[in-house]
Amino acid sequence: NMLQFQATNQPNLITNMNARLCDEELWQKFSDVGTEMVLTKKGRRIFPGYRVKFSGLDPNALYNVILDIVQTDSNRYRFQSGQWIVGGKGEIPHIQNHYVHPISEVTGQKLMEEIVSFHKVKLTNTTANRSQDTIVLHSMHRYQIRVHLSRSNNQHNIQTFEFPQTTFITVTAYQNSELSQLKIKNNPYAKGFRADGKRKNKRTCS
Amino acid sequence: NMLQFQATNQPNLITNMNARLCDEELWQKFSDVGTEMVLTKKGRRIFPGYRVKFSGLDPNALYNVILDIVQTDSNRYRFQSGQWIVGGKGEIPHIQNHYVHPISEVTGQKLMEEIVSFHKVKLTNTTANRSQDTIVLHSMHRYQIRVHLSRSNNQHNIQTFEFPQTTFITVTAYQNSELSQLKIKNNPYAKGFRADGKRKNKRTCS
DNA sequence: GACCTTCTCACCTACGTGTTAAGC
DNA sequence: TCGCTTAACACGTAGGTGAGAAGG
Repeated sequence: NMLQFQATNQPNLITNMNARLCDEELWQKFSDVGTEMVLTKKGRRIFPGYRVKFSGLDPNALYNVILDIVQTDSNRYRFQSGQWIVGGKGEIPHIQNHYVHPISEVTGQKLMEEIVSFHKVKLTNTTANRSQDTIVLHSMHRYQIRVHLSRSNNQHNIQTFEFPQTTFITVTAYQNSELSQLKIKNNPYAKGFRADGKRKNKRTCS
Repeated sequence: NMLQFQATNQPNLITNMNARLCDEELWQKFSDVGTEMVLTKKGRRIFPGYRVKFSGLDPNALYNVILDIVQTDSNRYRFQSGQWIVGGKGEIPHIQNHYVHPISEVTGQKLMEEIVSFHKVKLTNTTANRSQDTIVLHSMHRYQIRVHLSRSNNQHNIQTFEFPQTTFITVTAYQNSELSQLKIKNNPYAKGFRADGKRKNKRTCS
């Protein structure tokens, strides 16, 4: 649980190892507005979905695929007057901040044939939930998603990839309405909140 | 696609390799009545669920896990006067009658830690659907489910397991009402048909 | 007519959404 | 009061049931 991943130079010139972020344009749209991810007790999915395509691997080698989420700085943030501003000193990172993709122990051959999806990863703000799929983060902090490829037989040979579009700030309720509208527009599960929706029994101020 | 699995002596005394059928009692209940499995165009799940726990494997070896469904005889069957009777000569078996579990290429260590579930397997009576999850069977024939463990590096080293409780006859609509009631009672997805159900708009003879 | 197959249906399970109101 | 968190909720997606009527 005390695994620490050290970002290495990328791409790896010796092996031509590379990773491509899927739905890059969508991630960029969110990033432009200021991505927020919701934390809940039971865990909330990442949206947009984090999916990666690998290339340039050794077809015969065995790989582990690991996702982790690290703080970009030591600040706490606050949404004020339509902007995210530093709001104090950040908390100490949680330990349970990484996820081993179940495809792990996979040959480079098979890995390169697939789009590796992390849709099962869930974000929470409580340590009570010890599920393997759950990553514990602090609310109102800024994070960067990373993905690591390690040789199964050599824990020290780790290749790290990070995409700046996948930076986000954690919240328990959306702060920026422009951001939440972007989620509603793009997430199929939020279709009920779209303008043309037929939502009944909308609770009004009583 | 022309894979043929030859049932070998079991259990394998050299390695102590073994497989246990989960929900054995439930399978037995169905078997006692006469298990039927529905075939549909899009594919129908197996119920009860076919789940297996392996033991006695080589922790370091790599295994493939394969399920197949083979005819128990060369007869066609018919349900008549509350009984299944031989009703003619059987069809020639289909080729697409096996399913490679996605866990395959897995170490014995990891495999033994898991209950291997085949809930994704679907049964159909049409060859039009070429999904990897779909097994093509003939309706009104009698079948036996089998599960095979093969060393990834040695296709000839195959261990086969079969449980007599998992024999069934294929149908397109249930023939034995005692059997369908057992399905309704035990399958959560059929809860709407239970006696205490609140089913509205039940279609009646018009 | 008898037998088997196909399609649609109401009804489930299971769970992913942002909102809202209440809680702290 | 203010800022943030929590739980309930309506509304989706996605897809697994057997019954019943219609088709062949």
